[in-house]
Amino acid sequence: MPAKKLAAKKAAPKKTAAKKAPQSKPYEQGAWARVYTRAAGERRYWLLKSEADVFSYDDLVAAPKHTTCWDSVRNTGARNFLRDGMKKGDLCFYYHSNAEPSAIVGICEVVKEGYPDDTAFDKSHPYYDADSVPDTPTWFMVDVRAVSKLKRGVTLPELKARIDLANMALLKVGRLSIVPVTEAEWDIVLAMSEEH
DNA sequence: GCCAACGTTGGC
DNA sequence: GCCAACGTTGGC
Repeated sequence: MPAKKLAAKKAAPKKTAAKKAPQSKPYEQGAWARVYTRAAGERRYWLLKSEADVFSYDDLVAAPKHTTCWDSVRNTGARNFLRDGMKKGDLCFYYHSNAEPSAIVGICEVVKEGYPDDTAFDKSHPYYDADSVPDTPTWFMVDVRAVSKLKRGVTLPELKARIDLANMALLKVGRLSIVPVTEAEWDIVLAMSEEH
């Protein structure tokens, strides 16, 4: 599913009683612990997935100020990255999923850090979530701005063929719509986009 | 269109 | 708290 801007594919999940919004952070001891700590001023890297026919990199470039809110994420792992991991100035690869071929096509920058995703408060929105209320929001988003399009897209098969990218989160955890990227991985992919 | 991976839900 | 059923992502 697109991390974002889903037109109206499915009905909002029906919830009954109001549960407390989960705000615990067990992941800080988990596999992703490293992405939540950083040295002062350190820049971190991420990868955002979007289906090209839902919201492509060109759509981002065409948006006002080349900026959009990355809304509609409804997965707790991705939410944790949005709420607690991503900081202003971090850079993100823009990945077109479900494409032929799927590929990393551009770079964007976090320009606003995690804040409540108000699509979850909107009863008419396909991703409305009754459990998420303004006082204790469950879901978060960031704002990202287009930085540059890669000279050429770097496709999923190319990424998978690289031994030095074998541990890339994109390749190891398929379904997460937002994944961390290490600095080494970032540099490798950028170099690949410069080839040919 | 199929299905692997995996998160969420709900019965017990 | 276990776990089966179900839903979603996204590659193939």
